Amino acid sequence: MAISDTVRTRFAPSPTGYVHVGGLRTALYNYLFAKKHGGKFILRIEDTDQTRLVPGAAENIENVLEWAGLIPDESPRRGGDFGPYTQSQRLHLYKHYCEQLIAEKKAYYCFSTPEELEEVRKLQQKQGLQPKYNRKWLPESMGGSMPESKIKEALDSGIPKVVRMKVPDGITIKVHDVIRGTVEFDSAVVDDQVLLKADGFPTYHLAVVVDDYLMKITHVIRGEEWLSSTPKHVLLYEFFGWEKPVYAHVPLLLNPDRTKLSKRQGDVAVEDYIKKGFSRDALINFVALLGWNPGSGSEQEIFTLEELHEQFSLEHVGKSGAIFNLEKLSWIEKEHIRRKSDKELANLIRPILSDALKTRQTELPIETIMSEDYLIAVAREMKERVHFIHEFVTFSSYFFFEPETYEEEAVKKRWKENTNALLLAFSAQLEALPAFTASEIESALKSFCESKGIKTAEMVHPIRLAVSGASFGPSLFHMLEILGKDAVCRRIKRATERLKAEPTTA
RNA sequence: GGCCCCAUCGACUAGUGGUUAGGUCACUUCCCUUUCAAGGAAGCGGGACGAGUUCGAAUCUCGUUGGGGUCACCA
Repeated sequence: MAISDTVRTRFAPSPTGYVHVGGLRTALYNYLFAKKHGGKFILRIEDTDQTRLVPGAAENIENVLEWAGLIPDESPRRGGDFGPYTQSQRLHLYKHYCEQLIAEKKAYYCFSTPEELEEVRKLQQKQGLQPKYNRKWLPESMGGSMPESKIKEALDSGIPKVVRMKVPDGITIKVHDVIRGTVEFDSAVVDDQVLLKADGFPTYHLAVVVDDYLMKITHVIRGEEWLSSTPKHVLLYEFFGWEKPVYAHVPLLLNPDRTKLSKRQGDVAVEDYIKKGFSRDALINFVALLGWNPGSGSEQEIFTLEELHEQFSLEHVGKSGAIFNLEKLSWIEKEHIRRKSDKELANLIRPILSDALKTRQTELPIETIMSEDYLIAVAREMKERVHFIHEFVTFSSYFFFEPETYEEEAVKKRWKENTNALLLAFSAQLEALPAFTASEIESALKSFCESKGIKTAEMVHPIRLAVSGASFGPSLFHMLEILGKDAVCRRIKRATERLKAEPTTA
């Protein structure tokens, strides 16, 4: 295991559609491990199943990785010295190595039809046996019962054939895994796996070994579902006489009922979470923590990608599956928002607002609400109250749009007989304020309430309702300052008109 | 079913023979507060079970149970 070269890891998905969040985590761990050791992170597309190809899926995978900030050093799009990085473009290589195996009597041709194999399998299952290839076509020269002449005959006739690896009998295959230790398999439980399919494409097992070798992959970090087929891969490395990579099988991501995370029980595609408004920072942070922790002494929960680089280590990856918990993800999202500067947030809000303005009219000057100063002010007031960036525009829409409705319950509770009159009277005082700042507004309200002999709460709540339509939100006086005198007075007037008929319940 | 993996609060986890078993999310209560948050304080709640090793086990061993993965010309 003397790996003297630089660390090279890879993410090797098949292009069958979306990117699974479990896949994102696998990609992340590979990326982090490579970066941590000054190595390279490679993306390889495993499109050896012609029947499952989804157009555009490979492109999509690379887009999602880029969205996540996990930029591969080598990939189909970016190229590299070990390409091509798409397996369907490497068919000649698999064929070449397969022929080598046949010549060395480590693999053999098999002409059994899929129907025939299915029948054998059924029979074995009926008898309570492990379904396995019956070695019908294993040549006599390799310890089987098929005469060489028959094989030659079949070969010459051109009937469809596959190539199978010959698993040695009676040996123990050891898989060394940095997460799980040494796992042993009896070769009797390993099937003579098909290496090359009838259509000339390799199976995963051949392709992964050949490519990992040729691409000089040093560490194979992948999902636990691969652990039980790893002995096949180990055997192939031994057949070829190649140095094996270091294996690390990471635990699975689970549904709330502890079954493997699946589409049925919620969203599994990274794209789904992007659509919901989750940021790359939060998703990466969350997924990193599902199965990994910074180790004893550290209680850090919020990480940037850069911090993960520095701290990641395979030693702190756990062994048991982890449930994908939306609540914690949401909390992490919120924490990441809080850690951003107001200016950063302003720049994130602007496109969302711009989008909203396409379908919604605003009574405020567009130059004002789209300005950096305005958005920074909104960000400052709202950053501790939102869970998603888009909530700056939806949750606190009153910063950008006049309220159309007023919370019914709150109006019932806060609107009294004299509320409209008081509001109008105070509004007139606001008009006259020389400086429309939070502190000026606050002292104006205090003295106003004193002069009227009422509690400030009797004004504070109605004003908030009149201006925002909501019973909750940021500091009232700061909110008013941001909105500006014109908008505030206009909205107060509008509210008194609209809520005129309501005071009976008070 | 065979083989393999796994097992600490509801969830994510720290812990590697001696700890009052710690933290975070969620939940509850209190404080702060014009609201909502945020913040502060507290609470709730845990080593699947049974043996063994040991002066001493969440930590080591074995068994049981439970969960998961895998048994394709899919990855």
